[in-house]
Amino acid sequence: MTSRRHTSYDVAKLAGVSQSAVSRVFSPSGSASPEMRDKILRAAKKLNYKPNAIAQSLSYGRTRIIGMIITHFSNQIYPVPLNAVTGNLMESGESVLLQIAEPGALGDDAVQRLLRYRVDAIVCTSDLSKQAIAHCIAEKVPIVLVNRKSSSPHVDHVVSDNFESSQRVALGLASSGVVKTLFLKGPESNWVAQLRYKGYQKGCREAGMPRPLTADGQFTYEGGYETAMKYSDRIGEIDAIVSANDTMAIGAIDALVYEMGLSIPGDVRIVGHNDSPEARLKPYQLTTIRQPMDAMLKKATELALQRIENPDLPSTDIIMASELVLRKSAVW
Amino acid sequence: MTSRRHTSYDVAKLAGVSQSAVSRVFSPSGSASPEMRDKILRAAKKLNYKPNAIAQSLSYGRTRIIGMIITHFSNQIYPVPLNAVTGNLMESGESVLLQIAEPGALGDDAVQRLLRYRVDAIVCTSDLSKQAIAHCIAEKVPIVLVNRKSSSPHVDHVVSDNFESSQRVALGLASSGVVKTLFLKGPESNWVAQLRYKGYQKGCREAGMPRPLTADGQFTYEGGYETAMKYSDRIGEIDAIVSANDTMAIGAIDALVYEMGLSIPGDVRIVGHNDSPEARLKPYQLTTIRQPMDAMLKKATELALQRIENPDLPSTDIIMASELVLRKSAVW
DNA sequence: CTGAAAGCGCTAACAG
DNA sequence: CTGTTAGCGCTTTCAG
Repeated sequence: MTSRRHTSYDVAKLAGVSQSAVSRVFSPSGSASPEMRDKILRAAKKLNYKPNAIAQSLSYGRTRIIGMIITHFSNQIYPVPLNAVTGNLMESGESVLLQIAEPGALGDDAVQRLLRYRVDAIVCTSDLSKQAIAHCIAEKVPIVLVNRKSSSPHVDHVVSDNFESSQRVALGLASSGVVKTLFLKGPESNWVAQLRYKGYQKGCREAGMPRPLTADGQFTYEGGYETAMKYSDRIGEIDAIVSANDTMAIGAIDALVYEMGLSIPGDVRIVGHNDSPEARLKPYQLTTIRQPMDAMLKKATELALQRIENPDLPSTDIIMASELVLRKSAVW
Repeated sequence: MTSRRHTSYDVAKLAGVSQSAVSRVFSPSGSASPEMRDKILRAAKKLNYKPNAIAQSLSYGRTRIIGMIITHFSNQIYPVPLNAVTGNLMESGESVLLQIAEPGALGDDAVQRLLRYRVDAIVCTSDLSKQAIAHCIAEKVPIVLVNRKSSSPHVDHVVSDNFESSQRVALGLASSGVVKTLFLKGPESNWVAQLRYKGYQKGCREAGMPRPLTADGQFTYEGGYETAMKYSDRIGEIDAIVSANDTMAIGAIDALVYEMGLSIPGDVRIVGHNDSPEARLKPYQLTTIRQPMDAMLKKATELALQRIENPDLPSTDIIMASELVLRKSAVW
């Protein structure tokens, strides 16, 4: 068991050739005669040699690593992005260096760490300060924001039509006779949460509904549950509850059905956002808005890879359409 | 906007010192006079200089990157590991290079990729071939397996007491008068799933219960749902359903309650495994087994970091106790 | 097509 | 304490 990590020099010696020959054989653009290639590959196999990606990176100037920053939300959101991103990237030979950001906070530290590792690009679903973004731009590291917005040019964006889809929810509910509604907001600092709220308000106005009651549920189950409990005396006046995410909606349903004995959609209609796994469970059958997260993140990585090749591309903003998933909790 | 990436040489020149002085100031063990340190830090700040981690890695022989391989299961499992691992590692200044393995398949490719990036250690929750493990050992990359088993020495393991906890479920159910049960198995190839099955069987034997009926639910909601439907005519004979994970248990409940009109635990008791987020929802109130996943993964990263420092440590197998979470679906 | 040699940006002896 | 020098393992001119 020799077990030292073998280098291209070891392979070269074993094959009786120069080190640069080995390098060429292992590089896509490298040219080598068939015999040479054969000899080298044989030697490499014998030593179980694979080029050291770190050394390659240093020399080549690209790491083939994509940095990804995700927000650790109510642990429902990111399995999807992770699969989409890693799946898509592995096909093109990139790896993912992962950073997790806390919900409220900015992902600035994460950016710093990724920058130190010279990732080729950053895909981010977390809030970032202008300054962090400026650093990326200064170091010419492409950055694409998913469901976030920055005013900087040079930054690509992929978002879903959060505003419009929430607006459509209001119109839909109105069309089914709903008048008085309660909107469960997400955190003030969350861009998506705000858009959904604004969009819903606008929809209410357009539909001639009264301004919705509003409560802050912080995107959590407890937030939804407790808000519903708090409104228990006024619940008779409310025709529907719309929630900025499914988790709060589920919390509200649990309170309404299991604590207050109400029935859904009979007594109250409920609409969520995100189409989380729970939404389709029999006891909930939650009508919700599905963002094409998978497609969004595929697109985001595509943009990133593209901009690595061609840094001067004009920056792109992509808006992808969400889909209404009508289930039993509210129909129109 | 100069925007080239600055190196320690740029800082050195600006500060009028040697490059190695810069290196020292940025290394924890480096010694430098206060004035020098000050001068250099000032220059570094001006250029927004941070050492290039890739170059550091190449030179230092350690990347400060931990490879992590997780299985993309029914998207419920890994938010926890990710937080535990990344949280723990970031404190010690390591980053996580992430690989996602498909449920059935081996994580061998993932290992290869991580090895090429010279990760300092690998934490893996996926199945691996002997050969992949051998490669890690040959390259002296510590590897710790979470809820998996390998016969190789030099490999650390962190597992929960899957066998015993399932065994205790049988004993508990028996103590509450349950006799005839159905066990929802996970995939044949899954080590944890098998242990839970075997443990449960053993428990049944010890408790004097008849051998449980068995069905394969593949760890999915549909698997649980359809199995329950399939047994609908014989459901009267069954006192309890035990499932190797919560997802299948939830599927079964949905079939029993919403399709067959049964009540739980009145007509059938249900026990799951994992304490997934859904388990605590009002309509389910699922009695389940909670593995201390967070603690397990913290321990796993600790072992990994430890073995990086001291490669010749004897290999460690840690078994962590699971916790019974009694909810309404089955009580004893 | 092939080998020699100069970096990539940093760390780590080694002398002063 | 500080500067000089030699690598880390690879890619890439540049000659042969």
